[in-house]
Amino acid sequence: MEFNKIIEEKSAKAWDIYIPNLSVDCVVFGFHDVTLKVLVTRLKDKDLWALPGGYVLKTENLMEAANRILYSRTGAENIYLQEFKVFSELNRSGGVFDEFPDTLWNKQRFLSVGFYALVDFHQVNLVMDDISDACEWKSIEELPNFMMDHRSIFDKALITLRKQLNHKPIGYNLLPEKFTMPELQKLYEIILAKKLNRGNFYRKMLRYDILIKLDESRKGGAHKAPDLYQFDIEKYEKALKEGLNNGW
Amino acid sequence: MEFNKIIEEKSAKAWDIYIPNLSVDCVVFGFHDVTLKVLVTRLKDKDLWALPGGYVLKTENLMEAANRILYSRTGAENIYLQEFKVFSELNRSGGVFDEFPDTLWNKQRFLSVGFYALVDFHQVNLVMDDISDACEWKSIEELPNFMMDHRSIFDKALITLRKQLNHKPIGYNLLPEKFTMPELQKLYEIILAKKLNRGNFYRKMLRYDILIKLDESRKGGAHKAPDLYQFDIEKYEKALKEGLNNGW
DNA sequence: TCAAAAGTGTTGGCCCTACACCCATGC
DNA sequence: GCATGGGTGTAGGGCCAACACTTTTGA
Repeated sequence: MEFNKIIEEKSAKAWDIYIPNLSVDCVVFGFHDVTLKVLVTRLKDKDLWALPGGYVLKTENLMEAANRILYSRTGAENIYLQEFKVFSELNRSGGVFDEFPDTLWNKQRFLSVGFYALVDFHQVNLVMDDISDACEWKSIEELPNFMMDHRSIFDKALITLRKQLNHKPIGYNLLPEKFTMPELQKLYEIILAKKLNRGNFYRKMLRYDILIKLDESRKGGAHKAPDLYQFDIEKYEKALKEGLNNGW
Repeated sequence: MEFNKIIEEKSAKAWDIYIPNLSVDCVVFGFHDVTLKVLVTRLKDKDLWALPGGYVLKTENLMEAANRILYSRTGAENIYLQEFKVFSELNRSGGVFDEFPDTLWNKQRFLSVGFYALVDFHQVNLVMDDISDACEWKSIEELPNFMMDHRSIFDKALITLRKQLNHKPIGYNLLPEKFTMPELQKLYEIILAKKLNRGNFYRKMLRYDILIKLDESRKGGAHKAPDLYQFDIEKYEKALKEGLNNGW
């Protein structure tokens, strides 16, 4: 079915079950191939991309809404979610739905609550829905053309991620259970958008005492096989409470 | 006029001009008398206190709404505002309006956007409105009995303030233009809820190079007159961008 | 055997803690 | 002058950047 038809059909039901004027948009981060990636979908018949989003049922809170929306996209439950900002500008939609009647659900003014999500790349199975014809991971270096204000939602998510790096279990949620020190460093470098000194990063991480060194190493790559680590999640959470670079 | 009458009268108009299901609540911090204080109002005829709040006009964004709400309470413009969380639980109101008809504006389910505000205590003139019979500063040590979930909104605001102490111009917005080092330290100690070493605080602040030492001191108190300082706001803002305790 | 990556050692500087000392002020 | 609080000195330790060295691996 074509885009317009579907939109109009969904509209009637939406008024009954969702809270009006309110939406949720998710910036889903995944780490793979030494690259930080974001989940994006393409609107059917359009060359416009969108962040996965949805609306809030009258019977659920925001976190439940975000979880439901992401589950329908990724098949993953218990995803790490963090609200970061409400986008409330008057003209957010930029006239995308001008051609539709005013009673269309989508044509309302929406205030959108932005969440960022951290997922283990390998645990996700992307799911298409009926208003999109693509659902993909894109490197944050090569983002597509976003609809509405989704580009600024993404930007704000990344800035927030950077600021919270010392206060939220970001490494734990983005990396697979076992990982190497260079992989962890690369993740930090991408989020912070700056190079870090290898030896110093190594020792700093060890000094935090939040990692468990495993009796294995990552074979197969060229050159020396790096040791594998996993987070000592209890110590990690405890350290994060104070902030990894304890300020005061 | 009594509380119930006023509420019902305002309800009809509210449906026309505000976005439904959405409210704004503000935790307004002020620093005075070596104490961190919060602005609270008391509901007419009830022994329940509330944070100043309001609704979002169909023609304004969230920041404009918060500014309008605070202006009507304090007469102050350009207040420093920071959104920190949306409160979206299903039973937030706790049945406060059970006795009213279902068409009452206030009886809707509300998701409330929490802002904290930082104001210079001396620049504020408290204003009562027609559903409150008191509007006061209360020390954060002696908070009154809050209605609904306002206590947890306050708690979250304070925690957020603490976390952002190194990233937002909190000192600048809470203190008067000129202040002494002990005053600044006291502010930090209250927000962090811990004692700090005097000499080390003093030098750490100076090392940040964000303060301008003035050629005056605070006379009148007993004992030695402390020097007065003011923020070098340009350097302060610049330092905050990296975080005062630069992490990486 | 060689290049490249991973792990470890080393050094000097800065900041942090803790505590001590002196100075200014009002009683 | 004395108590109190504000400004400054100092010694020891830890973290940090920068760089060098060693080890391990696949080609």
